[in-house]
Amino acid sequence: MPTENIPDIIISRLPIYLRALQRFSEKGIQTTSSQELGERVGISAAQIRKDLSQFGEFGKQGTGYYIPFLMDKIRSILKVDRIWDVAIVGMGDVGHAVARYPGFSNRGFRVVMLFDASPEKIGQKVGDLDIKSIDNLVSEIRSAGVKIAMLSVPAASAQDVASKLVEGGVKAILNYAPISLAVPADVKVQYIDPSIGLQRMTYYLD
Amino acid sequence: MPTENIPDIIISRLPIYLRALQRFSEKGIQTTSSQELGERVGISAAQIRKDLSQFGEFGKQGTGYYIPFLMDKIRSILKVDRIWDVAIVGMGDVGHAVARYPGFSNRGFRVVMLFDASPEKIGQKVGDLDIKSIDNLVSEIRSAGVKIAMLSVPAASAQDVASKLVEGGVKAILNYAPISLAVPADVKVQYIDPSIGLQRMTYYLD
DNA sequence: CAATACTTGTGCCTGATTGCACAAAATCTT
DNA sequence: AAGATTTTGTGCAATCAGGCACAAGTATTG
Repeated sequence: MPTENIPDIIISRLPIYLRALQRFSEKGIQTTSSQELGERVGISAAQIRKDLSQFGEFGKQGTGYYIPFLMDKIRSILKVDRIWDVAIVGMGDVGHAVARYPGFSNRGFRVVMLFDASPEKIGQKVGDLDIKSIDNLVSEIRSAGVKIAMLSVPAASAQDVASKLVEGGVKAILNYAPISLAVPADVKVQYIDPSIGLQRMTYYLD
Repeated sequence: MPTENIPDIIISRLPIYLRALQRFSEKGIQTTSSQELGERVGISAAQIRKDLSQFGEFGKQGTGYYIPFLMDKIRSILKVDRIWDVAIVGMGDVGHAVARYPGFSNRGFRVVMLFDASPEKIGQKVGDLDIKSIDNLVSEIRSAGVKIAMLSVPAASAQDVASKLVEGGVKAILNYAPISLAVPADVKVQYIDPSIGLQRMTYYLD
């Protein structure tokens, strides 16, 4: 890739484009334009063209973008042209729902390990995975080479577990716990907190 | 509030500050500084001071911010100094996990209605709420005055349900379905898609 | 009580991000 | 086949956001 130093805000939009393209594709649509895609995802056409042009020339004047080709390109940029192994830590309601979520497999991810701290959960099956003890977290993820984890433990233990994940070599954490995590600069964190999402909207309500 | 036209990006940070303050408060900490809060949430101190200064002068030189006071102010700005009724539509795994999530009640929200389309789920209880038929969605939410909904139906029906929510008077949607929604300009949408979160990080992995 | 340390709110500057508009290329229409 | 239409990629301008640094106010220390 001819990438120098792409702003994070551009990277953060690419998965949205990819998701929309995937839906176009499932409907049998072969081709789209920045205009059409923009209307679909609520982003200006110029923005989309400029974002994509950071990585190459993927479109054709007069025609637009050939969807399978563009999807390949974006997948390659985002490195989801492969399957990433993911561990889930914390098998409460949220962990269970995430473990059974069917939307990972066609987007580049595979859940391969489940962990929990409570003894009565250890050994239980969720799907076809056993829940393992969090005591062995560091060594298990290290030897399995897992680089991505989803964190669905209570807020009180989230920082401790996050530090263990980092110790085990994890470089990307999707954090469902309602707390900001402190991690080294080379570790990425994305936050999922429904209350934050709701509070970002109430400001605009009457 | 002396608010003119505050950028959305500032609004979007306030819930993060509030969440951190809530944790300080639970630990019995009465006072903090922009410096300390910034380190906690990973945002520069200057940024925090500038954000807060948009709404008034909440701090005191030499001392910092008195946490209960600042929390009240932010809650008031975000309009979570009250309890908002929320409906959940789609009672699959995700809907169930969200319905049972304990983190809403102390952050300004109360789940009051559950809906699903499948006949065998209708009438089932989750917590102390009955699952209602989605057929009555519009009239039920309208008569209950619900303004906020969480959408956890499959992507294929998400747009249809979202339009129904809008028809019923909903002005804020927390969308768990992996699809961009088209809604009128006065309706806010926040997206929760774990695959998007993961794909925003893989770019930075080796 | 004077000197020191801490911390806010903000003016200014710099850099980042977005939108506009157009040449160039491809396609479509008559 | 000529003109009209569509659409990209990009240079430029304008807006937006973030960081620096400091005066002023408050607290602490000796």
